[in-house]
Amino acid sequence: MTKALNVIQTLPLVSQLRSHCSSCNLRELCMPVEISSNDMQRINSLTQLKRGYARGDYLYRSGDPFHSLYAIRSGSFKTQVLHEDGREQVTGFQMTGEIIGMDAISTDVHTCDAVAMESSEVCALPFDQLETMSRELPSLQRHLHKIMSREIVRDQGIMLLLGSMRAEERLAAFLLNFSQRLAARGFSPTQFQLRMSRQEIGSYLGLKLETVSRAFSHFQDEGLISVKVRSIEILDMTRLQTLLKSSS
Amino acid sequence: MTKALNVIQTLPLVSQLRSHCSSCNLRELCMPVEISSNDMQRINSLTQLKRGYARGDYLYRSGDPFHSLYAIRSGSFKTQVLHEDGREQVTGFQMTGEIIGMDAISTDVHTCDAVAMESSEVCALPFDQLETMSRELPSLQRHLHKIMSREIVRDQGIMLLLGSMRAEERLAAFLLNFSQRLAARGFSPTQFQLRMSRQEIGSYLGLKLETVSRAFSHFQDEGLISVKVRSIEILDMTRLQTLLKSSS
DNA sequence: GCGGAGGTTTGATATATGTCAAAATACGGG
DNA sequence: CCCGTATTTTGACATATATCAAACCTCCGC
Repeated sequence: MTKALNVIQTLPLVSQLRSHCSSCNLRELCMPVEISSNDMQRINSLTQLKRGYARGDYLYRSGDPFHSLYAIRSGSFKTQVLHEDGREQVTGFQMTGEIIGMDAISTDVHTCDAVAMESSEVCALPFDQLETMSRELPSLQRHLHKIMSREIVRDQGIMLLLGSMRAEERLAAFLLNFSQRLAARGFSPTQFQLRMSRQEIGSYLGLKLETVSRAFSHFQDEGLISVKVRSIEILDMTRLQTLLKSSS
Repeated sequence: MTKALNVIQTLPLVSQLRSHCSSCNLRELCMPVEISSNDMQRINSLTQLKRGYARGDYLYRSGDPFHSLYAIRSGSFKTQVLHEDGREQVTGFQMTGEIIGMDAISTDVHTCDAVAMESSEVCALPFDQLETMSRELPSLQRHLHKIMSREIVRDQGIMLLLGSMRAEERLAAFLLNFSQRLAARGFSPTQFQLRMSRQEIGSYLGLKLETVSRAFSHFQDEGLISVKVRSIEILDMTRLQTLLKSSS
């Protein structure tokens, strides 16, 4: 019983999105603008190149030559940068429906690693084709720009988080961000699975894993969330949000 | 004597770049690609809208509607985001020749403030015109994408800095970054003025001003740099770089 | 040149988070 | 189902940076 439920909760994005967007891999890329079905077809013709990845597989590595952006069709990835001295930092977690790979446009070489956090499928979007096509389809062009800009804004938010928030605020921000992104895709914003380890969360938030764990425990003690290792349930969304807005 | 020297050091960017780029405000935007002088002329026609700003003036504020990117023609700006609770964080320092305003493309509304750190001039680049024109000029399109991507990569570097570096490493990274950007524009990479306060540097680096000050002092004691409040001279570039590469 | 204000440096102390270590729990293969 | 391994939790302690406070510059207007 509980086991079956767990399985359902474990794969929410995968199954639902796969059916919902079967011929529309570019949900993220195309959703917010009006595109004629004719044009849409052209855009979708870009998405021929599908590939599957197992947990731990690299979608690309730092230093790889750039040719495509990737639309995540199912599963999820993390991106990380490696420091010369061996330290590595997670710079983002990408879920189904998001676009990944924009770091490489400026240099034609990827500047970070992208690693699958579970079995995942992506569509490669050859960037020169995207550029060519967006010259003819202003709405695609506009949207491409928006996606890139959104990435910039996202990064700014993380800078704020890393630069001026304390451990528990960071974790609250992290959870709420996850919650929002799930909600935006039609999933439960209060119950979800984390695909990444405490250590990865810590790396992303600029904290050590022990600190992350303690913060989780504390939130649970306070009745804000219920944690069972990687299963999260948000019990008091409002109070979690308050944590962010009031500085102390 | 010393006074005269100071003045010269104080305004290196302003005077030199102004003469060097008098009719080429879009150095940053156009430099790395081959553009015919005919096209170049068209692109420069975009740059009609020049405006001056005094120290402390806002180029734009968070919430302002978006219509233009800005090429900084002279002077320098800082960008900052404001948290609900009043905390604010500097997200970047932009110098002459750089492009600012890309945060707003995704939402059509600016998501941060941009404030002049000295008397500055900018060219407004109406974004819809940039888009239109880049549909016809692939090299401009490509370059626009590169600039946006560079912003993403830059942010990733700061995330690394904020997430996994210690105070002195952060300051070293900051100084070296400045040095590089100056060098890229033909200025002395070892002697320069900082336009921002210790508090602003601290905000950018996720540190308190006292910590920044102490780190400066320590670098000076170690013979790495010579600091005279806002005048910096890098004495031992190599050792400063080493600070970054060896985790300590 | 003087005086005041804002910015900077330096010192003493507090605190959040890191570090090290061990126990508890989850997970995967046989 | 059980065992071995990896992850997570919890605890005790160390430390980098924040905080608070005072003295010191520097710049600017008078």
